[in-house]
Amino acid sequence: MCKSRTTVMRYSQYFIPTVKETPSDAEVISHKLMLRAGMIRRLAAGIYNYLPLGLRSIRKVEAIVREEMNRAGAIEMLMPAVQPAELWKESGRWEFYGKELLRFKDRKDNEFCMGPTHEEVVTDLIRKEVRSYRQLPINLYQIQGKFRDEIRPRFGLMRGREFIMKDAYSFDVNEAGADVSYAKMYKAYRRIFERCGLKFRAVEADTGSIGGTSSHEFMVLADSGEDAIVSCSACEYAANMEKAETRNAPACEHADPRPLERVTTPGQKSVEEVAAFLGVNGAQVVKTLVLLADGEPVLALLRGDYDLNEIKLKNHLGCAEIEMAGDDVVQKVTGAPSGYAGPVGLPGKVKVVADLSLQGLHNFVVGANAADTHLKNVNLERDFSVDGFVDLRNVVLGDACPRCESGTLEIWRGIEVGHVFKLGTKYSKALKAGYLDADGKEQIIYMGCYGIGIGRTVAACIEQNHDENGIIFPIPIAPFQCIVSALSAKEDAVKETSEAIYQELLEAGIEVLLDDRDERPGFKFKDADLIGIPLRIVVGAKNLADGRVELKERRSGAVELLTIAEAVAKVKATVKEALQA
RNA sequence: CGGAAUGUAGCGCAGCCUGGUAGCGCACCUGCUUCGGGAGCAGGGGGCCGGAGGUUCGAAUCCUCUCAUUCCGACCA
Repeated sequence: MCKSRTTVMRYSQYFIPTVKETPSDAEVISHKLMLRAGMIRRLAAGIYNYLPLGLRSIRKVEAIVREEMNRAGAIEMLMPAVQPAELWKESGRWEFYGKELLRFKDRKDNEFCMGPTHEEVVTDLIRKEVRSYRQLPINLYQIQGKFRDEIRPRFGLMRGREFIMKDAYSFDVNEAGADVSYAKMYKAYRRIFERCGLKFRAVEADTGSIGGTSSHEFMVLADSGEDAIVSCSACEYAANMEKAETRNAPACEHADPRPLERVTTPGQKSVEEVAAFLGVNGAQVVKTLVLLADGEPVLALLRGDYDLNEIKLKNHLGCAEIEMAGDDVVQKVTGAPSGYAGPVGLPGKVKVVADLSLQGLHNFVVGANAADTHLKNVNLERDFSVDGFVDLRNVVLGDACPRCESGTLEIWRGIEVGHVFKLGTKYSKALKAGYLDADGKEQIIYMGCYGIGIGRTVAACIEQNHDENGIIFPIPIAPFQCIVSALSAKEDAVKETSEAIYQELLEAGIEVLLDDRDERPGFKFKDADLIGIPLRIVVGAKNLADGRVELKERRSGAVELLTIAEAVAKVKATVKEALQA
């Protein structure tokens, strides 16, 4: 047994700076507990030190990820964090990616960025090295630090700017091959998150700035999750809110169009205010949102009780950036202050896109493009026309499932811990990554990419596994599997016995932390609970007089008085069982 | 980027309005007692009051600028 190894597993020699008080800037439970348990410390906004305990859990997740990636045939490598701008310009993302991409120059004034992801780098590598179909398929991955200059980092490791990510990239000769690679990764991801002991769902997702043709997100279910996810009550359909669709039932009313009416609505701007003022419900008010799509004004029409899904609009328009227009633009486009925009009698030519829910809607209310004025009994075609009907809204609880007849949609909160994409040829085309097929003909490579947030997975795990006393780690990703608390560490019998148990567990390959500190029992118990070690053996003078020690399970709180041999055997058995993959 | 707030000991905060000796709790150090769920008493160390400029006899406190952080919104694997 290596001496140095045993030394650092003594609490008195180790570094676990726990704190009793909750730091004021932590909001979500995982952030609070990771700070309190001495797992992480903040260095700058969204940038953290990983302290020994936190690092151990991260390494556990990494190890599981490695095993499953290797099992799925992926090959580990390591790419640089700093990337040259020219590659990003070649793929077109230097312009597209936005401020999230941290850019800087070297001493020679050449442009670089901190890599937020590595499609460009890996594709560049492959295009230089792969010539023949015989070299494909291949799937390369790395576990590496990334940087994204998030607008608003928060929640500790959940949304940091610097973070550890596993990213894998598959290269295939054609789409069918890419589908196989994708399916392998999907399956590996399920195994990874199952082994981490997480409750999760795989959902259909938008491809965002990574691009590509289709994707799934792996979402850990947690009320504190930043993402809304949608699932069907009856079938397997699950998607994130950005992507989720519904079967839009046509509005059933066949009301005759009533004459258009202009009404004064002083100070009534929001849908709620207008609806209440006019005595109609929100569904009868159509809201007109003025947006800027790559700087061009666009009007989006939605039923008042629905929310705009900007991703859907962005995808429909095929633009890079979309944002709500400021008051000055609203004034210019509609001729009225914001709050009174409408599609009828617009002063100039502007693109108008309507949500599907407007089809078949009659006699609704819209802004009149004049201050303090709305129009009642507005009807499509008669009063205005649109440039198309598109699904533009977020689904709501109870909407009809788009895939089956009977189901309705349910909404959950989730934390995105993994994301798999079919990229198609987006990057291989842009960077000209091709190969020669069996006929000697030039072909383009089909790609996929697959990410897992390592730190985020640990944080998500804590969101799902904690109580009022602290973290409750599942054994597979616990920083230590067992803690031996030597109460009254000064007494020889206690000291010797706890040492013996510690050594025996170490030799059995158990990751054990010996709490040999000269502290009061309550203090040690509180720390042990806080840092979430799944199993605890307490060696105290009283029980030891009967030749017994106490074995306590962190999660259930179940306590057993056992002989030393029994306790050791039980710890071994419990850990072994938990690690069975 | 829009709105709001906060920077005072390692952490959590008071003091600021009404300018005049920089304080409390936790943590830390020493001693004694205590010892199965974050002990008690006594003593002690630790501060350029985020930074720069200004007003004033005198600024943690008032004014201006700046930097940082946090919250709400928008945005985002």
